[in-house]
Amino acid sequence: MTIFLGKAFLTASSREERLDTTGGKRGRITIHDVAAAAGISISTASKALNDTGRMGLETRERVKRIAAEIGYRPNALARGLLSKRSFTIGLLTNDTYGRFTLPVMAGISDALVDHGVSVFLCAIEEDPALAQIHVEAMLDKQVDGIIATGKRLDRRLPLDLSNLNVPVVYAFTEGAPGSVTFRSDDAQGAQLAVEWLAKLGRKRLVHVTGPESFFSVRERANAYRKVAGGQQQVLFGVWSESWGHEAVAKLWSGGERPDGIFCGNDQIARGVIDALRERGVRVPQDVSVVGFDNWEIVAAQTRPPLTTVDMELKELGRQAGLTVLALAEGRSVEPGIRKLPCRLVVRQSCGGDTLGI
Amino acid sequence: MTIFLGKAFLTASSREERLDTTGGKRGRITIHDVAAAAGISISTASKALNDTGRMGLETRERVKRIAAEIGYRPNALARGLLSKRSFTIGLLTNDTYGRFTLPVMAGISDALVDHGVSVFLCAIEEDPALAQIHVEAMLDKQVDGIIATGKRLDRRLPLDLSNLNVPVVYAFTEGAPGSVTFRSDDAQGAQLAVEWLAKLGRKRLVHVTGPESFFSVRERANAYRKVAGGQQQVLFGVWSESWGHEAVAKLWSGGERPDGIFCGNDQIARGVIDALRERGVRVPQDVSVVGFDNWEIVAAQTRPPLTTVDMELKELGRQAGLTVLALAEGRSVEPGIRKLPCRLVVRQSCGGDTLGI
DNA sequence: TACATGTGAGAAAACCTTTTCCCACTTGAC
DNA sequence: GTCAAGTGGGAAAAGGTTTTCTCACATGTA
Repeated sequence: MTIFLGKAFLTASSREERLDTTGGKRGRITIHDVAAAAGISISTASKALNDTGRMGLETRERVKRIAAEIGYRPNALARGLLSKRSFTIGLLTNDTYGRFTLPVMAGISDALVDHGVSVFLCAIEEDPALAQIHVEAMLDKQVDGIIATGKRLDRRLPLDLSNLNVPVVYAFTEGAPGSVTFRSDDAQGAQLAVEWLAKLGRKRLVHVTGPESFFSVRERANAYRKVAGGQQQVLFGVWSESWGHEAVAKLWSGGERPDGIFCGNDQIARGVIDALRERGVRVPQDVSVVGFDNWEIVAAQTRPPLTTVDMELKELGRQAGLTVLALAEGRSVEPGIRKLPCRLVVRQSCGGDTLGI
Repeated sequence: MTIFLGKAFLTASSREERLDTTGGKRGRITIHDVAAAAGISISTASKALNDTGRMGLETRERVKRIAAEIGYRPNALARGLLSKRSFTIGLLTNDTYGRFTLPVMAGISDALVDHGVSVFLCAIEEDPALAQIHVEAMLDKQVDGIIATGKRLDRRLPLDLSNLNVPVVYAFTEGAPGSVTFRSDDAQGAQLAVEWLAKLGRKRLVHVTGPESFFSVRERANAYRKVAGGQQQVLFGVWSESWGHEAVAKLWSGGERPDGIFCGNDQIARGVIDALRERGVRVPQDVSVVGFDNWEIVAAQTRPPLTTVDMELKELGRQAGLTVLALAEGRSVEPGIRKLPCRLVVRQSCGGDTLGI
């Protein structure tokens, strides 16, 4: 088989003149080569390979076999020029750190690789000019669609994507009106956490979370209040370990001490757990702690490992990918905000981890 | 200006028939539209826009102005078909977590965006079949080159890239023989760390690091031994905080206690610092600690914030990007391994942070 | 025998650019 | 008045693929 791949074969083909002009770059095998090798026209070759048109079954099979033998792969650029589909999408993100983008990207890629779609990743910080350049580069390359993702549900990317002539889907960032937006169901996630604490018999709960200016913080806090009952306490702060420490200091300095702490993210939870340990408070025997995010690098390294809420970002990416694909193919999609359920990941910071959920 | 963008303009253009066939998707503005609007041929339009050919300066300017007015952008697919350049490269990685890939990606993108190059990101876990699919998809899309990156200097990606007919550059992963490979200079990084400890007057040093099976671990350890002097101690372990704890327990259980600890990565350093604090050993007053990686999320959250070695991955990405571009343009590049220098990031875990380096 | 129908396959247009040639015209020199 | 040289611009091919149309031939029917 491999013998056909050599120069000898190509030179013998009908396109021998091409080899002379391509210079250094080894000329790729085109459908002309397939046609020549099979002794048919390129139209017939094309139809054989794409299972279209009319022809003898035997011819079709033979062409396919020969194409495989000589290692023919269609040129996506040429195909895209005609079909108006590039099998390419763009992923735009302002999440430099990749905390959210990477799982989303993995999901998109996972969903689309089977459809032959590749993904341009563009990290655009907060720079509108840079964003503009990247978007234009993607449009020039005829992307079939764009997925915009960010690090915050209630902020937009620093540019307007609403008037592009390609479909745009938003994931984990605020979308334009009338668009499709995927996000995690933070209220349901909070509910999972609180119900788990309740199930373990915790009665005196506190919610230690990030800045109230974040939409998801408010949403989680509201859900927490609703599920836990009115008398429960919420402490707003910042997204850092040190705020976790501080919050524990505050809580243990007076008033009734909690036996269950629901934290707004894993870093806060880690600060809380470290502070509790330093005070000699045992986790999970004396106090149960739940985090939010399931950021492995934090959650798995806390002592004890952290029970936390996973936002299923990969699944979110998968759905966003399938949706943008559907739109690119002209299938219509109901606009609106889709909230995807979170999942509780049980480790050891609450106890109950031997219950088998 | 915007008035020209409407359907009215396009319909009036010489290509009005196209609108009927494109159906839902709004037809893009092509060079035909520019030519029609300027009352010239498409060849002239092309030459005007690309500053090639011969024509009156006034004509050239007018064409450019009109093109800008109606918002013409050349179709990169069509251009690529002819020029054999797609202005697209692929980034292949097996670093699911993105710890190393994201900074490298940022550097590549940063270096290439000015050249109009976009980057396909393909995360291929350790799955050779998946890797193969991704590479073929990229080749079909005529990428101008591929950058392979990983999470470990001494491991290859699970597929062979050496016989592709596009240039391949390796970054932070082991490359094929005869290829160009970029990596950090771990020995020099270790030297920076040790010299800093020495400069601060630390005499009794220990190196607490990861598994000896890692090439970079051995390289750092060797450099450490060479710079610190022969009598110094090296503890090999794993890449985790708990190993940092364990190491401190070992060191403080007998023998001479160190006053300077150089850790193999930031997570170990964090474990070390936490363990020291728990023992009442003051950092940096009693012991100086240096990390490796400058992983912000870890280094900035330790108490005190961690002085650590940064591998300059972004710069590494930048150079890899420029190199693959050079190869794609046919410029020849000296093969071999290029070691890029590391940089010491001074925070507070060693003291000396007020020295202003 | 004449005609409709069906079958296999090829020619050519189309997608959008760039580039190579070539043509028509002007200018200047002899 | 003829010729050479220079100038502005257009026609057409090329790049690789898909799709539409057309053609030649074989088969079946009246």
